[in-house]
Amino acid sequence: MKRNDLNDGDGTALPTNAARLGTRLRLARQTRGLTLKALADEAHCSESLLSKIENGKASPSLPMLHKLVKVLGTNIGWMFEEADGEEGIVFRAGTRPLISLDPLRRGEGISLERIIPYSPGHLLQCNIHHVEEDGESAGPIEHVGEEVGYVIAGEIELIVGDEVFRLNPGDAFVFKSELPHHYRNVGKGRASIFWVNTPPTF
Amino acid sequence: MKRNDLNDGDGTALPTNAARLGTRLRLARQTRGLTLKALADEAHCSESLLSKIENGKASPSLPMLHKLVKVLGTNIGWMFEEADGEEGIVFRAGTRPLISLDPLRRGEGISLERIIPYSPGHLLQCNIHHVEEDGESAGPIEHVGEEVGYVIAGEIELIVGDEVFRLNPGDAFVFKSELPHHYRNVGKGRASIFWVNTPPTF
DNA sequence: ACATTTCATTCAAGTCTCTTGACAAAAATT
DNA sequence: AATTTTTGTCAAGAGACTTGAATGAAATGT
Repeated sequence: MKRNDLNDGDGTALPTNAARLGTRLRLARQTRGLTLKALADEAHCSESLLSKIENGKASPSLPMLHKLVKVLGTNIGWMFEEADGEEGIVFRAGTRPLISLDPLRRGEGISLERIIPYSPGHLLQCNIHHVEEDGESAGPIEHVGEEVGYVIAGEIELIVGDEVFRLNPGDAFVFKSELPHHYRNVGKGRASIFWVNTPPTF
Repeated sequence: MKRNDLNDGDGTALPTNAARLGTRLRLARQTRGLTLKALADEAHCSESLLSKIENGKASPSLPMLHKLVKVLGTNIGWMFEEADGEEGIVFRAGTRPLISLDPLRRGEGISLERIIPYSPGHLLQCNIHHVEEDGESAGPIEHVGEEVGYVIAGEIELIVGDEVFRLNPGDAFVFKSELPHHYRNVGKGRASIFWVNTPPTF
């Protein structure tokens, strides 16, 4: 017997769950700017498999899924978190998930503290960027939208377009995402930036 | 002579303008979901040329540019419209305009520190809300969109829908703007909240 | 006028990303 | 234990974009 889609025992197709997981994985990957190959290499599996998983044509084994979320800097729970209304409003300091950008080639010494948990339907993205001493975001990225941020602590250098700014705690910035931008920690110790932007992938 | 980038007469590279135009063209194309080939077919030119233009490795002739914007449904002017970037990117602590809400009957003991200056075309609104001891925002407002905030200092009570939260520095929140919401300072001294929301109008 | 340079533009070949189908091996089901 | 499912790999392929060499037309210099 040949099938194009997963189903349960009694013949009813259930692309729903597999597809949903796949979609989330894809979004998580894309948000981090990874290609299938890049993720496959990090997670030690084949591109092919990832492609199938993301398209709901296969569902990862638990060990596999574990490797994936690890590389993506998420946790398995997140992938299944229900997206409906009853999501949290308040997220306490110290209880928010951290994802490290280091292994992902999107920046060195940078970790993101998720303020808005992953879930489709949000109009905003929001993270606290923690930048270790000498940490630096990877090459400029351009996408559609707008960004706004507030320096909570530390001293950072922000490059937007061809302008360079040195920012201290309390300073804020706004710019269109289509301007190439990146930043680096130029002070002593860790720097933190509260960062909000309109959705990266659209 | 071989070059990778455009330059002017005296040898200084000027990727800036060409690159900016390229970026806008790419954005316009992608926004419309066109591939290089699709656009090339419509505009009767080669994919190759488009690729180079978008990457700032060539700059279109005027007739060419005209064909492109025509297919893309824009006008040449838009391609060169100065990035609203000229309105400032960084806003230093202590230099930002303050607006008191009291005379507006929008709250007592509250003043807003504008991070994003008012100007149409912004996708985000952003202010720091300074709330004096015992200050309180006026009755719940509802609009369309989403809000996210971060408590910089002080202790506040946030009421969203029928839920009440007590927030301390470092805590963050997110909610849909259509939920009725307001807040009050419940600590000693002034409280400050970094607050971002999608524009209330539209 | 003529030679030279510059640069938009094309064609063809190459690269990169992702998808698909056939198969092996492991796991689950009967 | 035998059979069916299904993860996972490999290799081939399709699509989107990039790059380099070649062309030709305009601008520049002599």
